[in-house]
Amino acid sequence: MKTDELREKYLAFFESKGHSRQPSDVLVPTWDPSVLFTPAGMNQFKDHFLGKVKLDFTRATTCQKCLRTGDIDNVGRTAYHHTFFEMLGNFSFGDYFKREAISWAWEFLTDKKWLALNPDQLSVTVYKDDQEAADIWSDDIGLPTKQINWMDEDENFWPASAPSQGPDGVCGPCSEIYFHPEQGSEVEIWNLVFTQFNRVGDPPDNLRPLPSKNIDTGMGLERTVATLQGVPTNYHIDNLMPIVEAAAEVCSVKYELDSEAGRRCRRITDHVRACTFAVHENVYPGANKEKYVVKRLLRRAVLDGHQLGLREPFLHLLVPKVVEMMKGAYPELTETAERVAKVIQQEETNFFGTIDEGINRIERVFDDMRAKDRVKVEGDIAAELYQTYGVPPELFEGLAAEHNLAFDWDGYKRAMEKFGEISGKVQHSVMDAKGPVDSLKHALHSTEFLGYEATQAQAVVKGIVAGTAPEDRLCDCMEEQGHEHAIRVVLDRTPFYGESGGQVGDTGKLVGDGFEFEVTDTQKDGQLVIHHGHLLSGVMYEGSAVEATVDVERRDGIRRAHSATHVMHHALQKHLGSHAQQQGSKVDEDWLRFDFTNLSPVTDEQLAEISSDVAKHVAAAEPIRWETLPLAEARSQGAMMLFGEKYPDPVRMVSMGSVAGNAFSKELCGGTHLDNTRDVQAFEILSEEGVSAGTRRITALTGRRAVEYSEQTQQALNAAAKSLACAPIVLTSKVESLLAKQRELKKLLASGGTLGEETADWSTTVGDVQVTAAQAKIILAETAHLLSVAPLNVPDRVAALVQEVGSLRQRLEQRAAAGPITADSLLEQAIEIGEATIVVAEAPTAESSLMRQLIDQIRQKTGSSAVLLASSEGDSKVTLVAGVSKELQEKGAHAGNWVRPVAQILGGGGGGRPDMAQAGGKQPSKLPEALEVARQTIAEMLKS
RNA sequence: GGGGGCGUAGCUCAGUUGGGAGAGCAUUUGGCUGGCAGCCAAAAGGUCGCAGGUUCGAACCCUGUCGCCUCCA
Repeated sequence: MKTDELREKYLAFFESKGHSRQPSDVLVPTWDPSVLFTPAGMNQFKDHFLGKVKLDFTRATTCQKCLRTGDIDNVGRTAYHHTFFEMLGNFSFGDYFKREAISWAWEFLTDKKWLALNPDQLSVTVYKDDQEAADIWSDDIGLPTKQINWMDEDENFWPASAPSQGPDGVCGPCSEIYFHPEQGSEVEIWNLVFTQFNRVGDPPDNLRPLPSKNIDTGMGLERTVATLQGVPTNYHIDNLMPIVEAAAEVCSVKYELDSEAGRRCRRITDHVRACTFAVHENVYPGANKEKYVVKRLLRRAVLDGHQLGLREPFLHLLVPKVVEMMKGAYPELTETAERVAKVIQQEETNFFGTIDEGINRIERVFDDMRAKDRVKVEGDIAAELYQTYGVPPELFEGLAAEHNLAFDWDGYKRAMEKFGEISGKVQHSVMDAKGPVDSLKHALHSTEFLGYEATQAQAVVKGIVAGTAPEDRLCDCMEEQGHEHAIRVVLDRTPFYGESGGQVGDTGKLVGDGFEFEVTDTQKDGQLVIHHGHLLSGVMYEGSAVEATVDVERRDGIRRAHSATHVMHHALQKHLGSHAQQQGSKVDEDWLRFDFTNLSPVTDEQLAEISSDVAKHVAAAEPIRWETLPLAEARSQGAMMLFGEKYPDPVRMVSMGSVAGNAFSKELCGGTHLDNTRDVQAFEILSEEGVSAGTRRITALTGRRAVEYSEQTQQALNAAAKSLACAPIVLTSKVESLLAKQRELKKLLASGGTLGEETADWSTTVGDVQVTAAQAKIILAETAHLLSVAPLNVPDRVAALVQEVGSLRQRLEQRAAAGPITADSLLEQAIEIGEATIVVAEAPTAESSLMRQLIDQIRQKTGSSAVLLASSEGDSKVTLVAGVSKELQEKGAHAGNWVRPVAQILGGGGGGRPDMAQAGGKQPSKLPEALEVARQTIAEMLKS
């Protein structure tokens, strides 16, 4: 029987028994904070079991896609382990119970119409105290007692061992059904869970009957198919084998059941299937939580391929095969197949980029350990590797295991913790110590926040805290001014926004009778708003009435930045894809920083499009509204929910867009916003950079700061263009040719060439061509990239470059004027000592590399030679280069030793190898004397 | 916000205490071979990311900076 057939038959069977066929829940249930991935079929019915939701049906059946990582190490090694798998199940919510559950299970398994399994090949287990289930099996079904086995609570209770060890809550016995194939060992194919108790406290008498009893069953699809098809492992069933074979083909290995390569192919099969489904649901490989799981699975599979000899991305090639095999049950996969493959390929490429470095390091570590006879991989090495190359420790552990080495997890964790401290982890201060703020919290519970509507309000001082923890304390009054540390003030109500949701706290003033307090920052502690600042004048008492006034100008800047953040978030998703979700943000006065998911750097073109998209929304002057509504309703309206965020209920939803029901942006957000997008005024992206794997960061400006930045950009562009005497629009190409010219001249100078015809055209082009602000940005960015400098440093760099090219040309002209230096002209000054040709001469204006070339030429022209050339530059620098042919080296000459005493006369030093040495000095005036010493020295050397 | 790593020929990377910038693959040319594959020989190809500094001398040491990778928060 085919996999697709069994899935369909199961669902159809239970439909015929009055069950509602429900679709598989998502693999990554963002609605359920208690799990990262759906671990079992019952997950989507948690609320049904607990009676928390209104029941549209009391019987349901599903085929649920699941992912578990608990047995990840066994995947591929055993016949039945997966990370990703499908689970068939039927559920009763206070409807039928044991009798029906058992007899239907039996009917489905044995009836000719359904699976038609031989009853003699089946056996069951029951919980030791569950006489009821045992009776049903033997009396109703007629199963011989030898096919019924009694098991303990650690085997046949859910949760395992719950009666004696807990946890408290809903639990119950279960009954498992085993299949005994003709050959091979028994396989558990179905688990029937009878949730009938509520556990309260420890035994005895701690299991109270539930008024409403439930059924929760699970049949592993893959393993049941495997038994039906009589194959030795789940991976050989009809809808997995083709993937296994495709994996083998991609890896260019022959697939075998028992080979190492075979295990790797099965592991690749499992992991690529898991990754395909996860990425399909927009969970990209990343640094934490479920993203990290995906990354680990993916990298593990890639590592398997790597171990099989692959050196470039291959996993993504298997995605079409996965989709082909799974689309029967999950047709939606076809829609995203292309994107999924691309994402996987990206991450693969990333990993291959660092894997060789990482593996090299690991191999060296292993070699080292073998040399030192150690058997345990040290944790700090693993930590270092993880931090540098992103090699997951689990992978390291796996590799170590292959070399029969242990892995020091404790050491690893210690090293990571230590690293955390180094990289500036917040010191976990005395959180549990009862500070003055805690007593305030206890007394006041919360501060009423008025800041959405007002920036000024009357309030009463409820608490004054001075000093720093743990020596801080509550004060009745405050008269000291100019505190070193900020004083904290709590009011009963306030228009000040306390830092949260990435938005910085407000600043402003608290003015009361005879005193003035400056608020420099506002923080939140629970529901309490805390104003940090200093007393400027007078005396402030607890109980004083104050007028609290927020710095409106600053607040407006923050509002501009925050609203712009939402608009940009929308633009990012539009241009990069729906995966470009917020990972974190910081909103300050006309300044924002936004981290989001994206695997590769955002191109300049994309940034320009995003920028202009934001500008369009600003120009369109669209209204911004907010409302408070139940979380569920916000969700159904399509508000953007971020994973890992804890939302209160009800929530505040901020919508932007011209038509009420058709907002382009709906985000759950507690921040302060503009009333209309037009008030953003201006928007400029400052930078785009990587912050961690798969996460990019954009920094941007709004309002006046954006305008200023735009002006600076224009000015920088104009200034740079001016020093090149060109139109701004051609700056990039001008700089390109200027760089080429610089290179050309440097080469000429080094090779002894002469200044030829000018190739670059520096004549002025029309300077009046207008460039738009957007163009100016792009031109400047491109030029900055060319020069490897920050955009605003372009003018300085260009000016310096122009100057350098000028001076290079000048030096070439000087050399041309001095006349050419050739090997032949130098040889005319040669003297003979024995067989050897000795040249000691000045080579004015020649660079060291040119002198080396001349020496080489002389060496080629004469048999054995020793040459020492000198050139001076200005009146404070001399360069010497000496070369000695091989024959003379054998006779005792050494270029390094030759050049050293010469350089000392010139006030410098030098050295080098026997055949070639370089030196220099600072006193060109002593050159004649030095050259004389050079002649003597070489003569001495050759004499001995 | 902080930590680590990388940037050298078109590609993958070497470059030992600072002293003439290298290898393999790819490219071009020539040769061997009936042709291809292959082999042999030669050539071309580098602002050693960028800029300062230390030094007589920097790919190498120091500082800053640009870009990429990676981890922590």
